[in-house]
Amino acid sequence: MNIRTLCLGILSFQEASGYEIKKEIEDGMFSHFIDASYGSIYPALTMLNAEGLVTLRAEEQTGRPDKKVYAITDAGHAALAKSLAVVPARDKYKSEFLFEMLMQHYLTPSHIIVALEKQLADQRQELAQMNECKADPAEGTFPGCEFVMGYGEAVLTAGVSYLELRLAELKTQALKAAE
Amino acid sequence: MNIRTLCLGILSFQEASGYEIKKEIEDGMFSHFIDASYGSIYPALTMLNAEGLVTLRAEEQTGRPDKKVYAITDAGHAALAKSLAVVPARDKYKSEFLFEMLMQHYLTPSHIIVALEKQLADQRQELAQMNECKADPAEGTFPGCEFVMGYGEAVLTAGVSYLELRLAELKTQALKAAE
DNA sequence: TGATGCATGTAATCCGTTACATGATTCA
DNA sequence: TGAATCATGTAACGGATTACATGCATCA
Repeated sequence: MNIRTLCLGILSFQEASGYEIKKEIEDGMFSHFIDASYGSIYPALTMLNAEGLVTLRAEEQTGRPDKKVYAITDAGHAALAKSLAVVPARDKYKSEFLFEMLMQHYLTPSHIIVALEKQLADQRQELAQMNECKADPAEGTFPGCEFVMGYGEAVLTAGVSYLELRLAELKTQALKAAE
Repeated sequence: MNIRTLCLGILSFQEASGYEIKKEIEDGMFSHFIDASYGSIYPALTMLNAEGLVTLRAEEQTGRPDKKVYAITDAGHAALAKSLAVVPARDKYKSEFLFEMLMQHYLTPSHIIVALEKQLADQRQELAQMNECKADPAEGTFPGCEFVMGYGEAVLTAGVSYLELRLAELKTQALKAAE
């Protein structure tokens, strides 16, 4: 799935500018399983408009460039539905953290503890962000949101528990070794 | 983290050919959090050799190209340790499945059920593969392996449970709707 | 006999990120 | 006054994938 489809998907919820789409990808529902930068969003939107899959309305603003608000068209809905019809690619997960953990034979115990703590903090932050989304009434209205948040919560919570357990073990060992 | 570092990491466990490295990335421990194709592995190995971070020994074979077995050097160990010293990037997770689930307003209930079943099958397969790794005595000797497998097991199991629950709900609803 | 595994490599291409370019507003 | 937010866009670059190229061995 490419950025064009992603933009179309976001616009299927609500019309938005490129800037707002980026925010949704960074802080909203989509942030948990997708990435995209301005460098890919703006060109995608331009393309989508040229192909008639979205329309464009310029909102005048003082002291800022016009806000270009995009909205999905019927052709856009059809294109999105078509993209959704193909069998989705498998999930892709990349983790430098796990790579580092596999390479324990290169690391000191204290380095490992720091890495674990960082990972734990990251996961907790992601969980917190997910709960923020939950609190946002705009998200709550779509049935897919509830599913995605439930999934994320289940997986992240399990990860956090495991990390906490392992971290506690390591700290105990470190204490014993220091004696 | 790039493919060069990944190759170095794999070679820190055991000498191997490009082909074997690919297999490790596909089926072994690394498969759960990294991807790489021949198109990136072979050039990486050539570079690494040119830089003196690995050595190369050609094993003659009948009916096949020579097997080029790479082994990490002292300089390679040092380079790897250096790569490991920098703070690792955050985990990256891309999921077309979750995107599709968010787009439920475009899908029929039966399509959603199929997507869920596919995801469930994928996750179960990954769990099974992890347990295969566990059974492999070669993997068991390194402490990092145990950690990584434990993490994967925890996270995947949580995901599977959630998917099972949601799938059951949907199937019940589908039955009721059919009445 | 046809698929799968073993074995190495290159070139074209894709898709996206990073960095650059610009500039007003608002909040601490 | 300095950082963050709002707002849009382009160009260079990077990093990897896909497809291509080759060919024997083994197993069903």
